Amino acid sequence: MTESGNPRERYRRQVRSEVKDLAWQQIAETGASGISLNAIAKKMGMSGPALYRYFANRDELMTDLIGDAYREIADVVSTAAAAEQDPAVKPAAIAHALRRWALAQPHRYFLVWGTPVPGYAAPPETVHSARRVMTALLDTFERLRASDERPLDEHLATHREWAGEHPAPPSALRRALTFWTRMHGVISLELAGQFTGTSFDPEQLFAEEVAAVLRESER
Amino acid sequence: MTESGNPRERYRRQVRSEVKDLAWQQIAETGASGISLNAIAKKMGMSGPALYRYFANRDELMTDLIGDAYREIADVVSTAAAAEQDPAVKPAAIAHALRRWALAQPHRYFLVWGTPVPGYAAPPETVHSARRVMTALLDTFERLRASDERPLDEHLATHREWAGEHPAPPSALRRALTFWTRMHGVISLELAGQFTGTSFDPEQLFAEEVAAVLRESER
DNA sequence: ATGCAGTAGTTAGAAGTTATAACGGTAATG
DNA sequence: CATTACCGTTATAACTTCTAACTACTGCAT
Repeated sequence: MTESGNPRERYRRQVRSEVKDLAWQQIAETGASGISLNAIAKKMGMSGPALYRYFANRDELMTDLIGDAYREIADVVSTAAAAEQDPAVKPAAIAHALRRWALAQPHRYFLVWGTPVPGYAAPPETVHSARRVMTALLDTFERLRASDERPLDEHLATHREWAGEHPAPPSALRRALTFWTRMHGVISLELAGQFTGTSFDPEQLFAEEVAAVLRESER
Repeated sequence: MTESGNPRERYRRQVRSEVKDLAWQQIAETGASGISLNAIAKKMGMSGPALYRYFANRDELMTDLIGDAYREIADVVSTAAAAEQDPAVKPAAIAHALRRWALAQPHRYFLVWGTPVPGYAAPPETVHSARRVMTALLDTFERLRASDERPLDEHLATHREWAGEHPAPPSALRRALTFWTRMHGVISLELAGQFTGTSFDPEQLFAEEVAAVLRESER
């Protein structure tokens, strides 16, 4: 499906993808703010303004990168969820898949869930990826009965439109949400290097957090 | 103590502080990457290169800002901890004080615990502020007996050099750590706008997370 | 095959940015 | 009072994004 279209369009897609590859490379070196259309163009053997035939401006490139990264996250989460059969193990499978991906692609992770950069953030199709992630989590916790009710459940019972038409009970919404925020808490601090200078293993901290959410479900 | 020194030094400090004020202002508008020494100089009524008498380069300014922000965080946390007497309420007091500050100063928060920007991050005195935060948390959880032991405790028992000479037991280290990562998980996603488009109240999610850590301590 | 339209690339240039260099004036100090 | 250290200035180099104007190629229809 990605190779349809006349040769011109195909070439166009090819160039765009090459630009994005180089952009990721540059992001890895200098961070998102250090990305330069000009430098990318030079590396591709053409003059600066040529790239403006492919991306209206820097922001459009960034937006595209964010969209791609978010799609990758959604893929990682949903394939991890699909791969694990045992409902009780699914959360851990998802969590570790996400962390593994994040450690391998820290910049992609931060582009999606890190500090928002004014100008380039939240492309429209992003909501679709976000929903895919949330759906995977809701599917997962829907199958695990909550070990108890929490005050938050009541609130979520009447504020659940973000879950779409998903039939998961409030307690599952709650655990999906806290599962997300807890994973993010550890992963983002780890990626940001906030644990450097400490000797403990972030993975063990992460595992404890996963276990903590699991404890909120019946076993 | 901040007003010591000869008039020259005082003037110098005054200018530096004015530069930083304008820098924060600019960060609030255009984000950390959009900060410009040139623009700041113009706003102060002087020519661009003049500022280089006060900051060697952009990175040094950024580094200074990060250091200040981290100090503010440490202040917020430790004063909140000192203000609340009841040990059982202290964690909540700290948490809500931190969240309140973060909501009021999102850019400062992100500069400290957000996406690391290659070049300007982790000034040396930052470790001091980090330790102040950690100490406040350890003091807090040291006074609350853990409701049970977790596998992570064992690991932390032998990897606790980041806690300095603090006498808190491993279970307190564990709760301090997860308290931090959980607060950060909710706060950073909220500040990043990841909850926009949802109608639930982030504060209630945050409160639930605080309660969750409290549940890991005896009441 | 011919001709036309759309696309892709080029250079030139405006308006920014960081940062250095070289030069003046000023202010505190010996 | 003279010297030294500091502060601010302009000029410049090397970047950046992005627009404008022009050229050349490619593919399609007649």
